[in-house]
Amino acid sequence: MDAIYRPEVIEPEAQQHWEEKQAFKAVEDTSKPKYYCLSMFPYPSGKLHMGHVRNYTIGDVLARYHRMKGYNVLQPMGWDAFGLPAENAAIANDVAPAGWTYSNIDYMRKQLKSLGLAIDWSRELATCKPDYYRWEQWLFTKLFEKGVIYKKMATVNWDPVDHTVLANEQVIDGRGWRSGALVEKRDIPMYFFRITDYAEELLSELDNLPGWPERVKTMQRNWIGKSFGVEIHFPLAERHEVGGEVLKVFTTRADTLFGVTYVAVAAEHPLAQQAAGHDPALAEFIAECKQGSVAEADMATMEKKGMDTGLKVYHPFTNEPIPVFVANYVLMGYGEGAVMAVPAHDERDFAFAQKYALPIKAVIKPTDGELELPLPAAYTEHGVLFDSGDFSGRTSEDAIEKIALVLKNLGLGERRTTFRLRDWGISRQRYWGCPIPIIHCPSCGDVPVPEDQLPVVLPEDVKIDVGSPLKKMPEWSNCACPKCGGKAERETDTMDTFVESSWYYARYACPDLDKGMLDERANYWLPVDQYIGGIEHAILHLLYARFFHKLMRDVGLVNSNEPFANLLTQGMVVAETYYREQPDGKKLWLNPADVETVDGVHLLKADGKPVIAGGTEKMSKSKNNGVDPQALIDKYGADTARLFMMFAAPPEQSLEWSDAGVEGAHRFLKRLWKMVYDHIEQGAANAYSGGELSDALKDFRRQLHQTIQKVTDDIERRKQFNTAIAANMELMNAMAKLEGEDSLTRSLRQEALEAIVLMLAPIVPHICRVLIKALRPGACLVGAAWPTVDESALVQDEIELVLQVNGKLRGKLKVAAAAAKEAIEAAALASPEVQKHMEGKPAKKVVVVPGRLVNIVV
RNA sequence: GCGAAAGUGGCGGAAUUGGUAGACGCACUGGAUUUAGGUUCCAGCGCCUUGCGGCGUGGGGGUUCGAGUCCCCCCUUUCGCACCA
Repeated sequence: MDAIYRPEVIEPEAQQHWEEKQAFKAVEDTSKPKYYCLSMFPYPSGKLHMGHVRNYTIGDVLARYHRMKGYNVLQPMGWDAFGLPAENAAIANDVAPAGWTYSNIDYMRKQLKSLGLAIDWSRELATCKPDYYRWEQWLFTKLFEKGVIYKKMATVNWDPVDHTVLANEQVIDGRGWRSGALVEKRDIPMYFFRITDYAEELLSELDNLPGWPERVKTMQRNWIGKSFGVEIHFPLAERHEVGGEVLKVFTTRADTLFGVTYVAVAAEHPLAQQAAGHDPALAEFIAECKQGSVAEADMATMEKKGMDTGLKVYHPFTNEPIPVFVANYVLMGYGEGAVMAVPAHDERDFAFAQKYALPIKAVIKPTDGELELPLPAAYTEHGVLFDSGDFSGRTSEDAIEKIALVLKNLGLGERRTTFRLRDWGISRQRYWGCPIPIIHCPSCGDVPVPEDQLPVVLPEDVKIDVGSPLKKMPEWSNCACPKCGGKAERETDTMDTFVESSWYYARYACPDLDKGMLDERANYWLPVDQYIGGIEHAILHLLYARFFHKLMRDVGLVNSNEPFANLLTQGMVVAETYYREQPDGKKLWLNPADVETVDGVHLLKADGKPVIAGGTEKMSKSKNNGVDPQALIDKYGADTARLFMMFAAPPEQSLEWSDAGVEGAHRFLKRLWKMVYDHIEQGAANAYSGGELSDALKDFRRQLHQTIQKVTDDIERRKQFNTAIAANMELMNAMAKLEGEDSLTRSLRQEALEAIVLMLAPIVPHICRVLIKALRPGACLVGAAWPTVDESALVQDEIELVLQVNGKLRGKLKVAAAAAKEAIEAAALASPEVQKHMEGKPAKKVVVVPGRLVNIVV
């Protein structure tokens, strides 16, 4: 064994060894429990960022730990290779998206390999390859035939100058990012997955996912948004007749029905369109509503505007006329595209009514009090009805039931359950994506591409400018109708990249299968036992993948209900930002790697002049605060990078980048190396296997086995690696204080060092591979077992209790582990520290918490 | 705007079930080693106080023998909002 720790030598050696031995190749084996460990696959953006390093290290620690525990482990890797950035890069650098993507994959694969991940690379896949997406297209055609996929109009962001559809991300302050033109809403036909058909199951199955973080489940529940309410019909004619025209609205607060003072409809609502026909001002307002992006955050924060249509609807009970407004905050895509407004009991309606001087009519008051009138703000709680005809005096809950019942009898409404969740539109007017396998035939309509004509291959040799090249390639889009053989055209839209990422986890089980999408191997490996990825995916990706799993189940491809048994949502990697004000007032962002801090002053290394700290933020290009993991790996090695990432914060929290912290991690590895080296230099030793121990050695051995117990629990149950590392550091500190070179002491040192090296092996595998070989000649890290706890070493005869007087710490007390409560109480009262702070007063109460403390109340 | 989290020393964080707040590490200070720098090792390190002791987990209130942890209100920050991935 070398005296000096040289990561630059041992890491490539270890990686080469693992690759040659195919050490992490996963083979289906029913004799062992399986463990499928999956980290979210990366988008091949160019090079790895710190978030990737963190994500894949967490996964690797869990994969390697379970391997040591005897599981048959699968840890695969692949590429989420379709997407918008490739098209942007293509325009910027005049290269084809495919070439750009493949070269990024090659570079990033090399980077991933330098991290020493225990990955089965033989299962690697890329979603942009036809052998992957052909099965997505195949499933699409099956689902289209089943009716799970359908076509309808949907609203998109339209750039009127570039004549392209914009992603929400490409709309900045209501303008197209390239053209700067004001964005408009435009309706175009799109394909949709009927995810709402699965809303109920997606909601209820969350209860069967104990391995998911509560907060993710809560977010998904709220996103699905099941609500119980009432559909209410407002007649358009004063004397309503059964079957007459009505305006339908949905509300969860039918109890406030008598407080309705107006109704509001979306700009696209037929009533609004009808009214605009003979009102130019209204037509202009409706046109204005068409401006701006379709993003909900924008819609919800914009100024609420409306205009009276002059039309009236009639209250279903009182028959009073109610004005119909067009409002920019009512969305056609939601429910009926119309809402009833109750200013007295809804904050948004209250603000709107004040702005347009509409009446505010209170009809709900608190159960145990009166309302302050006139209302200073909307009263949104449930309560008791008043001024509500026959329903006055009823509670909100009761009134909702009764009102629904009466409405039903009148034929003007009924109870309804709705979901906030909308169907998933997957059409994208982009090039770099999976082609939608539909052929448009003038006589047969939308015809799915027959199985024997799949895949519909995306041409890779293209020139990109504004808009998708597919729309300008008749040689690609012109084809024969599979049904009638007549002239037809291919769909030129591609699929949302979320579709590819919704089933890749299953394809890893059988990436080589060319006769189908999945085979029985998928049922061997699924569900994924541990899924790891960023918290930003808590809703969309995870919901779509859950949905897709159920779709695959319902066509017989998999036999489980949920794709991911356990989920770990990793926090972001953040770093300090630094900037300088430019003469034009703009900020010039400077990379933290180029800034040094001396006595609390931040200086640019290049010129030694100060820069301004802009706060800690997520590593990003825009703030130039990304730290390249490659520089870190080149300087210190992968083990230091891995250790720092795992030690600096628990995985679910955000992780703050720190140069000094990296130094500390590296120092620790050098210390570990030296400890093993110094021990081995003293000659071979066998791990402790019995014999009488002094109190000091007994204490040390107890600490060793307590540490094994804690680290096992930290990794397996708590998934908190920072405390697992800290416990090993504490054990090493204790060992450094252990003196003596007698064989008993040395045998304990041997036992402890072996355990420490094995416990750290999942985190820092390269160094531990060398150290375990040094400690146990002939040993091999791959296949080494996780250390076990010797229960007999944990036994303790005497324990220390904390003494409190009135809840304040006043002293400590050593008692026999088996001491009776009464004896502890007596000993505590007799202790001089306690006596002093009781000041002669009698004890009112004595609380004894076994094994913990005694609290004396005076 | 809506939904979900987070807030503890100079810094990252620990405290797992309501029971010793600050483990472990970084930074800093002092000492040893070294020609020096670096490295390594040892010791100290929440705030106030000479001391006894007091105060202290974003702010305010509450429950409890006992609250970082539970409850109510407020503030700040972060993530998501359906075409970024």
